[in-house]
Order: sequence, then C-alpha cells, then structure tokens
Amino acid sequence: MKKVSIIDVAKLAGVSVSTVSLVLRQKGKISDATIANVQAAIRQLGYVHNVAAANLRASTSNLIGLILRDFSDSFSIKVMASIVQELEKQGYMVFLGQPQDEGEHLERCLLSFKQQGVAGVIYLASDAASPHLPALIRQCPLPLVAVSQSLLEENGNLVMRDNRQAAGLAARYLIERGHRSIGYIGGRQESLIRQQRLLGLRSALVQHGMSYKEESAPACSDDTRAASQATRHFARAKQHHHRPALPLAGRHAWLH
DNA sequence: CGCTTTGTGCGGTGAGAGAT
DNA sequence: ATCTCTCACCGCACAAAGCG
Repeated sequence: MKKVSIIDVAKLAGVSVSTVSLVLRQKGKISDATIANVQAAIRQLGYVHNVAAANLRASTSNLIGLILRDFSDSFSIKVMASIVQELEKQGYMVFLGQPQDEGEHLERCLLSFKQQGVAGVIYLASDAASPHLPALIRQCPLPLVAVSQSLLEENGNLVMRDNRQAAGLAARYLIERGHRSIGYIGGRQESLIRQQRLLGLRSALVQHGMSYKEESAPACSDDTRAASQATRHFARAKQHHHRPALPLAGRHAWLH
C-alpha cells in the first residue's frame, strides 16, 4: 500500500505533475476540462496534498509555535483558542509549548520550534510580577508576537490589555451613577494586573475629588471562591463601618 | 579500513520554454 | 493568447564512490 503522490495523480489524469500542482493551488490558467480531470484522479486515488513537501520546495512554513505560560489561566486559554481558530482558517498549524520556567525549559521549547521550522512564535505571557518579557523571548530571532494581560515595557509586536484604562473607565461609570464609595476586590497583592487596575481606579477617584483608601481594595487569589469570600467580607465590613441610616444600596459599589 | 566527498531520492514548486 | 510541460531546486538522510 504505497502512499499516493502527485506523480500518481498526474499519470492517472494524463498530465504533468506541475499541472496537477497548479490545479491544487488554483494557480495559473488551467482549462476547466483539465481541472475536472485532475480532480477526478485526486478523488479516485484518495490523494492528499503534502504540505510539508510544498513548504520544503517553497522554503516556507505553515507552522506557528505557540507558548502558553499558564495553563491554569482561563483567559489565556480563551486567547489561545481564538488564535488556533484564526490560524487554522489561514492554513497554519500550531505547535504548542508549555515551558515550566523562563530559562532552560523555555530555551528547549524555542529550540524545538526552530527544529520544526516554525514561521513564527506567539508568546502568551502569564500575569507575572514583571513588566518585561523573558530575555530568551526578547532575543528570539524568529518573528514574534507577545500577548500579555498587562502592559509591558517592551518594543516589538505586542498585544496587551490596558488594565489601567479599563479600571478607570469602570470607576468613572460608577461615579457617574452617583456611587461615592468604590472598592476593588481581587488579584494577588503582587499581581501586575491588580497594580495597574488600582492605578486606574486611583486616578479616576482623585480626578473626581475622592480619595483612595488601601482598605477598600482587598487582595485575594484568582479563584472564584476566594473572590466571593473576599466580596462578602468586604461588604460586611462596609456595612459595619457606616451608620445604619445611610442608604447603602445604590451608594456603594466595588470593582472586581 | 575509516573518513570525506559526491550522488540520489523524498514530494512537491516556480520560471520559463513549448505546443496549439 | 492559452494551456501545459521541462528542468532545477528545496534541506535532509542515506548510500555509493573516492582517497590516503
């Protein structure tokens, strides 16, 4: 059971291999009759276009190396899913790498990408405490796009989320609706996302003549339970703090 | 004999030539 | 002008040939 090649198709269709190649890629001017002929031969033989060989000849690659730093981060997973979907649409295949650290593991990961001849690398950063990419990524000679949930102080191709602006927008939204006691819940203390959002919150509050208090922004780990516990705790403390006569509902709000 | 150089095949593509 | 074909080549592995 020999593998079917473009030569077999050409023989069966009674044309040359280059004509088959042109039909496969829908290039050049090929008569409808020949196209139908070739396609019938392809169907009959069950031929499958060998993209690896095509890439070899054309010195191209349809492989993209995707590095996902944090598999437990649901946001990164969603970003990855979208990336894979879009790349597949454009005829690319994704190689997934999950280095355990930013040193030796990452180096091995990049090496295997190079060995596979990837066209480029997409780096999905984790919510690290550092606003910088790992040195190995920065020095990577392959075309690179870095995706981060927080702002990075880097040059190059970056896709980032502006947490500072987002928190500012959210805070302004609440202020415009009359809320005057605005808190922020979430993120571990050292989280860069948290720090950037607090900056946005603080500057929005200050702009509206309100003050930002440290105790209005309790930190907690990222999981839902921790967040809900922190929220309950926070709400209770708030109620305690104010006189019961104060209409709490509609006057207090917190970002999460 | 052991090392190095050269040739060939893998499955395709691209430029340019050839046939109608 | 259209359509199709010939030939060299991609990067690597493996085999055959060359050589001291």
